[in-house]
Amino acid sequence: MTKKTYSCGLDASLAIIGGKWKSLILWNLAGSPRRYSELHRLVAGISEKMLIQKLKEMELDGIVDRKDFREVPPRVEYSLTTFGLDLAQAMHPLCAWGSKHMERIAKLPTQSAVVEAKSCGDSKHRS
Amino acid sequence: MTKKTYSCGLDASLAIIGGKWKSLILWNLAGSPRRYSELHRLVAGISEKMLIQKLKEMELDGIVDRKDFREVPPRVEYSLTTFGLDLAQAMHPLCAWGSKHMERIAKLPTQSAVVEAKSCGDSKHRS
DNA sequence: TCCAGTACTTACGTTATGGTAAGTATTAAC
DNA sequence: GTTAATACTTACCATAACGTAAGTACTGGA
Repeated sequence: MTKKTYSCGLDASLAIIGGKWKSLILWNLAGSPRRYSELHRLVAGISEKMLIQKLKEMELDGIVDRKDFREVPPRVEYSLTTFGLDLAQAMHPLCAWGSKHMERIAKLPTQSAVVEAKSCGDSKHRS
Repeated sequence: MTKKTYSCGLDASLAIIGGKWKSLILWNLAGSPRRYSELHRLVAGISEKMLIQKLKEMELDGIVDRKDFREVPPRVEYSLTTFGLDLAQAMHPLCAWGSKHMERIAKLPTQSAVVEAKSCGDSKHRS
């Protein structure tokens, strides 16, 4: 067992939802359960490999639940656990902040991005 | 100019404070301005290179302010801008969530960590 | 027999991020 | 003239994270 140390709660949180994809997956699961292919469409730009990899990690971490309907063609549904839902709620203000300042953020030197908002921060999710 | 797209506010926020160090730096600046060497002590484990690199990026992004007192030996103070403070506040719930579940998080398979909390989530910072 | 649809899996390569260790500049104090 | 203190800077290396492209398994329907 490697030893890791969190110097604060932020550190611990980001250890779980850090990286390029997890927060987006979390967000797209916050509204309702989703199938794998559905998530693949919703999370723009993610590869199948990344999607399944992150979903597995999140399942291991107890923030998403995987339900296999054992049908053919396969049908699998992913949803948030209560732990995951709790996390999603904790992220809400950060999401709102990001939405509020998206234009500004996009123009930042470390970003040089083009804005195209959708799905988050537009009150689709309950607080 | 490269083109980047944020699919939600979370995406945008994490583009700014993602990575291993920025959130910790942000947090240590939230209470009061800090000198470089002070931050180096406060942010456990960070190298000088990383510290200065992240501080520069954060300065460019307008979330920290750098004040050089032009003394010898050098004296430089870093503090949060209002933008940075705003961000810190938006991160508060996430920080609290992390603190609350730190034990559990530390035991997660993707982490295998040893807990050693301090400084964040223990009400040193105003909400 | 071949294709479609779904949920993966695998192999391989690239890029981003972080780490180590040493060096620079300035001036005062010893 | 050497050391100490502070705030960096530089070169180089290691690893983790991410990306691409192709393949697998299963069965129903054309």
